[in-house]
Amino acid sequence: MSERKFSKQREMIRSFLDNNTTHPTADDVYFYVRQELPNISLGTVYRNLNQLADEGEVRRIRLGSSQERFDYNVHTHAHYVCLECGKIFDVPHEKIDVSVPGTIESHDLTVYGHCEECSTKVSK
Amino acid sequence: MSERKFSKQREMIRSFLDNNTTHPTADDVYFYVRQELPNISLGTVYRNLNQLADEGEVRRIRLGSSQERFDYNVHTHAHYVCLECGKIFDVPHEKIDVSVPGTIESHDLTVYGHCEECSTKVSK
DNA sequence: ATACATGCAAATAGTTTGCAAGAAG
DNA sequence: CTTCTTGCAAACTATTTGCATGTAT
Repeated sequence: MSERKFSKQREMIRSFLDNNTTHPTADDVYFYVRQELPNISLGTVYRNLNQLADEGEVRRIRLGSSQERFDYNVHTHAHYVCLECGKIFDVPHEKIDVSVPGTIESHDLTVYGHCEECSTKVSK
Repeated sequence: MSERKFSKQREMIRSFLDNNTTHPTADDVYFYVRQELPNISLGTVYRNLNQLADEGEVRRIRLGSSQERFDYNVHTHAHYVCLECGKIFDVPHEKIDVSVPGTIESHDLTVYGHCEECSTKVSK
């Protein structure tokens, strides 16, 4: 059961995520898609984002804040968050080397620091 | 300004966290402390946890769910979360090796999988 | 026709905050 | 006394859900 049907709402959401590397929040998606589909509701955005995440088409990430963000890049990668400007960068990383009491299915790595732009700008 | 004053509420919270490796949520703390101080309010628990976290005495962690958890172990370590039983393990790990576009202040690493107990239990 | 998807509004979960009263220094 | 802390309740933020209607197949 649960055959997927086409909807222009979902298409717009997907295409926004696809052309976007900013790790948007549900609200970001909502405000963008509203430009094209002014009647879309936040509930619909959430429903679709959750659906896409459950199917593995987008990755749900949480970078310390209380809001979730969505990332169309599902390849293994870490996130680098600038503590000053809040910008989020995708960074590749080597294989993680931890010994855990069980199997490893996935992992999340977030690194915090001051990005180059902010460091040079602020250097007193 | 902002001289800290003693309060039994804060002491109880601190001692619960100190004797505990379960990475409790604010609610966990609340229910525990209520056994001793039945009139404590959730707001007080949150205020104290945030205070302790801001001072670096506890570490605020977010393990995929929407709830924050608090960890009295502020040494560098990763978390291993069992996808079946939800148990959380502290795991030590080697130096993280990522190249990021800026300085590194801290990082969070969470690994997901099936813990030994669950893997053996479920092996059909 | 049938089932999935939508918009809207109300509901829920987690956390924060204003305020008057209480305790610490 | 003065300042910090508390309990309580209301407020707020992010997300989910029920329901009647709309749309894809």
